[in-house]
Amino acid sequence: MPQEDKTIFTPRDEHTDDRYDAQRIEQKWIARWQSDPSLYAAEAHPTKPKYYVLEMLPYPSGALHMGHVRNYSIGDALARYMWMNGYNVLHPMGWDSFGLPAENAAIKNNTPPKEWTLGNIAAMKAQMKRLGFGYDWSREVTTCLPDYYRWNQWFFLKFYEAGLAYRKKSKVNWCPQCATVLANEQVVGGMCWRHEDTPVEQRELEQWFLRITKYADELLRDLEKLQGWPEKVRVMQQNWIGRSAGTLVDFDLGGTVGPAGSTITVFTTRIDTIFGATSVQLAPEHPIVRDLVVRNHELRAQVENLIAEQRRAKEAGDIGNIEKHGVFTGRYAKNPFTGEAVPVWVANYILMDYGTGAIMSVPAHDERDYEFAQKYNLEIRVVILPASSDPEETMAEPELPFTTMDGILVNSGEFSGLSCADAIAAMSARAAEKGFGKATVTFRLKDWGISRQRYWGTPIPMVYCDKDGLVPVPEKDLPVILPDNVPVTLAGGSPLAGVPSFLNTTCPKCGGPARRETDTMDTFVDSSWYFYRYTDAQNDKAPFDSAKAAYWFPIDQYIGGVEHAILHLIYSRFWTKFMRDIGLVKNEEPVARLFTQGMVIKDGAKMSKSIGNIVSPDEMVERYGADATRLYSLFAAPPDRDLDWQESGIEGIQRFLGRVYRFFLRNPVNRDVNAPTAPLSPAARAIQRKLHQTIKRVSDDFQGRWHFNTCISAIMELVNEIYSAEVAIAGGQVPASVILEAQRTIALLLAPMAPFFAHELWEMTGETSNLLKAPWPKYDAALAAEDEIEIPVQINGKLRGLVIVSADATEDQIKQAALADDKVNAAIAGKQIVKVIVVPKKLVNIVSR
RNA sequence: GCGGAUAUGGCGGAACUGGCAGACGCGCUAGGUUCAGGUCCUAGUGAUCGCAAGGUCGUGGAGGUUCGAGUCCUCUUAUCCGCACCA
Repeated sequence: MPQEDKTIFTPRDEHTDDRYDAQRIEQKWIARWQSDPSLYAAEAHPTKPKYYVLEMLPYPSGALHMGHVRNYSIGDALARYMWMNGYNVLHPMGWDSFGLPAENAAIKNNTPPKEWTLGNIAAMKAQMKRLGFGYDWSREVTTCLPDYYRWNQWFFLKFYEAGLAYRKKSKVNWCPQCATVLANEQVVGGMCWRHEDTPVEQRELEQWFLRITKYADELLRDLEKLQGWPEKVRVMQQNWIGRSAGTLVDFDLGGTVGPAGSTITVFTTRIDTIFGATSVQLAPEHPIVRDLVVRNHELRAQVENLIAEQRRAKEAGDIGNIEKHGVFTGRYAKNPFTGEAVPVWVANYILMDYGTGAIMSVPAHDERDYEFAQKYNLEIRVVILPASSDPEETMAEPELPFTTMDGILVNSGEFSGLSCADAIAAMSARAAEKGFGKATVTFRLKDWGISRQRYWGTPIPMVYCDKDGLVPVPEKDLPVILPDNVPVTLAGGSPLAGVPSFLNTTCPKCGGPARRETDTMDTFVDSSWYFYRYTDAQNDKAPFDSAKAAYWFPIDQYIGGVEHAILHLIYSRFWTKFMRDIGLVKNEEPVARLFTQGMVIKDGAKMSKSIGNIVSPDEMVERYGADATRLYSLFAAPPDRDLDWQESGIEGIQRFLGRVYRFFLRNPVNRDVNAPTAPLSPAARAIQRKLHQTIKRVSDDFQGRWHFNTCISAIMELVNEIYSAEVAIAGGQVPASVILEAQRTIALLLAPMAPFFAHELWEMTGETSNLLKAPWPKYDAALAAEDEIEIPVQINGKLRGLVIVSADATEDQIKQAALADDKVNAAIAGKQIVKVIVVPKKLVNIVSR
């Protein structure tokens, strides 16, 4: 760069403010957008293809955190990109606003949950507007308001009618901190999902359940269809559903035992090993155990002990490592295949809530059974020979256990000689034929317990009448309103039970006195269908209009954290399948494509109050502006990876925005310029070329990988290119039309990611049209093409030279150019050329000896 | 134990179909501008040997395929995440 030109770069006049002032620009556009509430509204009668982009709705905790900002920045960028590409975009937002934190806050601050929640919503909505997210607020959904939760109640009634909502007394998960029941999905490693250090207790309670297990097979099978979902999430759901095909087999105890019966039904996936079953193991809580030990005090005490051990291990989240321990009941049960009586044990590692709570123990072919048999000296009998082994050698010195499926049966009566797979089929069939067993499928997935002994949730619309028993609230009486002014404590028991005006009602059937159900629904009910409500948020006749849902669904792109991979996303899928069955929707799945963004971390750790590494979005917006905050959250890492927040990084973004801004200020253009007639100067051509290359790169990233970090890099490169041509620009070598195109394109490319700034730039180019709906720039391959390209020349794979050839040079021309290069010649002097590989437009490799 | 992912400069990351490793940003160094300072502009910045020209090494590790490997194959290590005596 010539010395005399350097003043160009600092055209500072003390009286001219060429500083990029984010606050001024952003406030200006907020005011404008505020005056046009329909700006982001989805079209009611569209003539365009639809696109439904959705970010998971937040819990209104009081303030947005950086994870939200990242989530919404991704979604907003996508929504804006789709708007610019002519789609009818649905981009709504709402509030998952029931839940325990509101009650905790109520206790702490003596503020009613409703007040606290609605205040938080107002504050967070203001933050979202300040950040410039483009939501259709006319469709806002607030789940804690009766116009929404009445439809939770309506759905509950539909489930009830269909026999899919039922009440059952059972062992349930209880969090003492929350003072309520938790669903299985809300127990993480034996701990409460909200209280990571609080072990979940088991309590026997009468609860409402939704029969999600009815859809277990379909939920599993349809994971196949979800090719737009991350593999990880599909695998997690698959594991959660935990389908296991096996056989139920009855072991007869011989004679009457007690109320629980006289047979033990075991579940096994390996019936082929049943000739090696040398004992039966029962879960300590198996009902038949009581009958077996009832007469023996000592045994009873030992079983109690096993129950306690198991419970302790479960609560410590350590059931997987429990030291195996059991007691012999003194009883024997008949193996129906061999006819022999095998001892019946009770063992602490057998789980009552999986399978039947009873197993046949095959020490030779199961690691756990082997370990147990060794400890208690139980018989170990080999009945499978691994296919790859030498039979005699193996039988002489077996290295047990053989758990392989790839083997053949031995010592198994008429089934000997069969492969494991064939034996499973044959033996299951035999069991069914003889009536002592049958093939079956078990799932790890359990029905969804939705009762919560809490106040701040949807009242369950059921009534208990002394005369008529359980009576559903009629549809016409919905909503059952959650009363205000309810004293909230964590004392246990449902707070609503202490509100006589709520509790006492009349029976819808007989008109006599009755009591309402006082438990409320799990908040995951709210989020299981909220996205349908967005399609018809004002409807007071139905949760939504089927035709509207049919237009918008499935969600084209759903974006949120992976922590919902099981809970929310499995419940929503279940809900959709139920809605399909009652004719409300046509889609089989709610979400076509799912994106799980990474966490925002700081100094290598998740942001948390206790570590003190929280970065507040408000502070970032105040210091750097919303655009810089959003842009940095897209730039610092690809969206699916964790993002380590670095303040110096966002400063770099701010610098970049300043550079762009000054380029616009320094080069005001006349919009009415004509295209130049003369050929472009090399400098102008370079800008134009880079411009079109950038359009391609940014467009490709938006359509494919969503690597917004590389989109932004590409735009930075473009701006750097323009800066390096600044002398030529100042010297008039770049026609105004090229500068104008560059400026317009930069505004358009930045529009999805930095909306305030892009709108300001757009206006600076003299545009008055709405940037939100301005057409996305078109890439012109001819303009992006290079005239000349640099071809690396390798000798034996090592870089030895560079040649410049015309972009359309033939293979032979490239080869000749490479062989004519001085450095190359020096390097191959005295050597024999074996062959020359020319990859057009890429490189030359000379193989020599 | 099972399953999923990740590993590239001082840092965040790029290299999408095998073809110049380290784009872009941060940080750092030097020069300039402004100057109270921040700002702003320019140049440099993987390691290493060399005064230089230039060379050598280099994408967690070990092998392999190939003219050519961060990218493909085999094995392996570490870290993160999910599930877990699931019978």
